[in-house]
Amino acid sequence: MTRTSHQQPGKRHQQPAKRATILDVAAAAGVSRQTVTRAMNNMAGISAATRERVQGIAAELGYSPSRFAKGLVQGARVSVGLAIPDLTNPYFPAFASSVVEAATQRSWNVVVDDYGHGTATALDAVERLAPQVDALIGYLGSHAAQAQSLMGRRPLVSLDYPAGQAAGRISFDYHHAARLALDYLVHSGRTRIAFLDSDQGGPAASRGTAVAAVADQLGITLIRRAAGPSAPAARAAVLDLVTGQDAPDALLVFNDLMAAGALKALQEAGLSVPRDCAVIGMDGIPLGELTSPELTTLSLDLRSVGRAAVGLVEGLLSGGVAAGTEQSALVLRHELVHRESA
Amino acid sequence: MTRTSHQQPGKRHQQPAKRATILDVAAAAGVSRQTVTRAMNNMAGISAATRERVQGIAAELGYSPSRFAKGLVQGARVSVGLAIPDLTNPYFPAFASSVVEAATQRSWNVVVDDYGHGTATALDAVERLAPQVDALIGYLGSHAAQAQSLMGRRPLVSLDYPAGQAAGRISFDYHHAARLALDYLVHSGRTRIAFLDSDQGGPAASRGTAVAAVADQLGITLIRRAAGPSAPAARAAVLDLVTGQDAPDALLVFNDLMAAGALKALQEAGLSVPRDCAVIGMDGIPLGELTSPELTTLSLDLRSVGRAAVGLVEGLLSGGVAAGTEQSALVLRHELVHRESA
DNA sequence: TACTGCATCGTGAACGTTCACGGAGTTGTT
DNA sequence: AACAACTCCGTGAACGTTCACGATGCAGTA
Repeated sequence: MTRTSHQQPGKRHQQPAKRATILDVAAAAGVSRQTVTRAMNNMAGISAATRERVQGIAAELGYSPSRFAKGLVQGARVSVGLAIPDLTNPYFPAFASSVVEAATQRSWNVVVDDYGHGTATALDAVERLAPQVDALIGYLGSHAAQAQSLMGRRPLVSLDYPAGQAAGRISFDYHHAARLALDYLVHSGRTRIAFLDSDQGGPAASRGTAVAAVADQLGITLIRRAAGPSAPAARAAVLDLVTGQDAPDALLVFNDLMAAGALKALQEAGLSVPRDCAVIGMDGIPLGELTSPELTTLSLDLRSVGRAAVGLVEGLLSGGVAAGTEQSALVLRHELVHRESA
Repeated sequence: MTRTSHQQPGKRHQQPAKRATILDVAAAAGVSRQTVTRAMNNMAGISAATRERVQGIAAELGYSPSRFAKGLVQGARVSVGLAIPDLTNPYFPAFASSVVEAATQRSWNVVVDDYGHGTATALDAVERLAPQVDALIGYLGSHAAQAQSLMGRRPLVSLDYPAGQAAGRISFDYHHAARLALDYLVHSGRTRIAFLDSDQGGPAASRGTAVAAVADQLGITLIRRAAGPSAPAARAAVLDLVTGQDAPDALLVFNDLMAAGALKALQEAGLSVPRDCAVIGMDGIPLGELTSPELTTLSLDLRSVGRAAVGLVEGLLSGGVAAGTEQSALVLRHELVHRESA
């Protein structure tokens, strides 16, 4: 009358089928735990005959070892959380892809949480992720500090938000990016330059302020406009902007997705790009090569961003780089990729 | 002289900092394990004073509970693996997003593996994922059977590959899709219809054979062509196709990403879409609204695909639906979304 | 025979947490 | 004074696996 061998009768429809344990396999095979372990993990010290027999019985019982028990005794394999706002914005999968690649190389796991659905915030994602992972990478904006406290001493790499006491930080030199774009536009003879910002405040705001500051330095009176960070929202905003009086002859846009929407709007308004209005996007996602005209953009090497983030986590995890120091705060730069739209 | 309270001196640079355990916190606070548990999990039966004191000490020691020990005793929270070929193809993040959303609603975790890098195959991803998850969802193609054996009795939902003995299967009615597209093209007066296939064989081949079969039924002589499943590859192939003699006046394309490449090629060749050549894509990703002309496509409700996959996993996990039965094999249908390109 | 070596297998302990229970102290009621 | 009820806290046991070590049997060797 063993504990596992029968169900209480007449309970639910069909129980989640209490998983077979190593002891069940051992009993069924008439051997000990350790022998089952040896068989399952292809260890030495077991005859080929019993190995196959045990493996057969294990398969028959549908046994698969508990990752918890295994992790508990062996010391975990690293698993890193990835918190991103919106998988449907092509920027984030492009970034996620590079994180997954870098993580896979180290045989780490990546647990993804997308907090874009409903009214969820970055903090919700971190709360879900924190108990499950050894480290966290994410676009957390102003929640970075609270996120770090949820993670305790475990590494947290916060992107695009230079403030906050995250252990690791990766941010972007928006002054540099803005200078590249505005310099180019001015030298192309553009005089009425507009910046289409995202209306999500927080970390994003740094793009707007950087562009404004550089414009100031260059003596440009910048036309500013904001919209939701999606293509349709950008489309509507730009349509409104260019059909008004004093329409811009150049458009610098918060990100490539919105820039694609802007292209649509300009086309809809009967304007020719880049003749009537130049457009420069930001971030350099592959989408930019598929629009027409193809998108000139401030490009980021996204694969290097993912690599950097994972590398930072590795450094923090091993103690090689200390949290909150200069070593743990990376600043990456955009470069201007010339295509057709400017 | 407790075991955890000091490091062996003069070892590595700075050890991975043997994580503090609940006993360390208990000792430091002068209380028992259970009291620490009560403090950390905000349980009843503890005074506010000690709770805060213990929490403070825990934070100070950088203590965070082991997810393994917790999972072992509490019975795991479900975590499901997601194996996809390529996060940089916009189809997959769109799908992944819906899986993550459906999983989050059930407070499940999603562990993502992208096997597109290097020469990895779906099986590599499954091997990495299998020991870490309770269920698996993925585009596995012909590896579905081996994947199921790696997963043992745990639920496996295989997409877009109707054969194979995966516990759950979601496939698409490509005959229906092909009929929708070809019917429409024929009724629009198109006479030289081409199908641009992916050159990755396997499961994908079913699209090609379905289109060919329906074309046969309709008495159409189909022009067939294949290219790598990326925009640039499609672009090159289409450029070659339309500049040859007997150029098609309609193009049905394996997926939307390739269709976007096809649009580029047609534009490059000086052809007007849809006047000179109609283009119909497949899968209905958001990208289709950003090309110009906007892409007419055989659209799939991607959110419902993710929901279906997660729902299937839930059914299999609870025993509500039996593996390998009709109940566990879903077939979804595309619908034709008319935009500008056809 | 006795001992050594090897191949095969089994047994206690440990990993870090929660659960179920039990004990001590305080307050209130009769 | 006695008992109950409640608050707060601690102790064994259990979760499922691997690790370190010991036990057994058999072949070969002195």
